[in-house]
Amino acid sequence: MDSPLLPSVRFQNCPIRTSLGVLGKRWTLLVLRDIGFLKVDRFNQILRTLPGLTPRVLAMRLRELEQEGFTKQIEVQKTPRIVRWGLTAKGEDTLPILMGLIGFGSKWYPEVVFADSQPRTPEELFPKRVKYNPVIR
Amino acid sequence: MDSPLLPSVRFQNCPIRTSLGVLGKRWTLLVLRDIGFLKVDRFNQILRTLPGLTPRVLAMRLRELEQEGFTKQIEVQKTPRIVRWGLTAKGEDTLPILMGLIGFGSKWYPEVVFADSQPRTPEELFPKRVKYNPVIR
DNA sequence: CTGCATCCGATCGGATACTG
DNA sequence: CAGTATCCGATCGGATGCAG
Repeated sequence: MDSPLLPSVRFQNCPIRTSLGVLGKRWTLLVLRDIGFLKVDRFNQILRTLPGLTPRVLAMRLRELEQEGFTKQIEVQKTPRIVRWGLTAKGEDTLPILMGLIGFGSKWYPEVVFADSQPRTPEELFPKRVKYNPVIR
Repeated sequence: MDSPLLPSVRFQNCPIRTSLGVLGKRWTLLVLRDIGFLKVDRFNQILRTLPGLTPRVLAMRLRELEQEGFTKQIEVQKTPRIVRWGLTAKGEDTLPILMGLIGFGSKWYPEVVFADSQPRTPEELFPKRVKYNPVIR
């Protein structure tokens, strides 16, 4: 018989459900991917990297993410108007979750993700540079 | 200037987007939580742990999860009919992602998640038992 | 009882056009 | 370039029904 995996402290509300209240909406994690990983940080750039996403929904998601403290405007300019988006500390903390999704997709959907259809581990995809200089970004 | 974090092998399609095609639907990750962590593995039990989820949507999600190879029926009985659900290896591989969400919620929504409103780390929540017997489940 | 199916109103997301 | 406005279809949530 399997038994539930219980935390040392009781949850008053489920942290998964709580997190998904914000992160669980359609496009939200992909917008964070753009800003956090790809450094695609402007409105129309994000639209271009996410075919199917429309301006209305992107504006909604960016507003929610900013209100919830995941993102912030890091540069604003007018004529021409330019807004760039960046992650807050809270937003950065979603990147391990995104990494989990990268690992999962690379293992279980290799024929979709890779041209050679070979599954790969996170370590293969993002090798640690331990010699001379460990700086990655 | 930040530069994008690139994998050692080019992605033909984004593994995050690919993974979310299945995992990104409403309720899906919470159903996996029930089966994988809580061992709540029967239809009406799952319904009870997830207020707001209706039989119609749960049936849809269970069908999708089974078709996509995340879950399987591990026990079937008739009169009374009983179906129990379990995770496949692929389903088990989503648990680290759920753990990421647990860690995120426990850090950033402590007043929702914990009665004492104190944020906690994954290590505090699931301390490693290193003495005598490291078996957790 | 349990595991669904059906119907329906509400909400959300998508397409397109438009504005500062 | 960064968003809004409007319209419409898809999906969701809620109630109810039903067979095994």
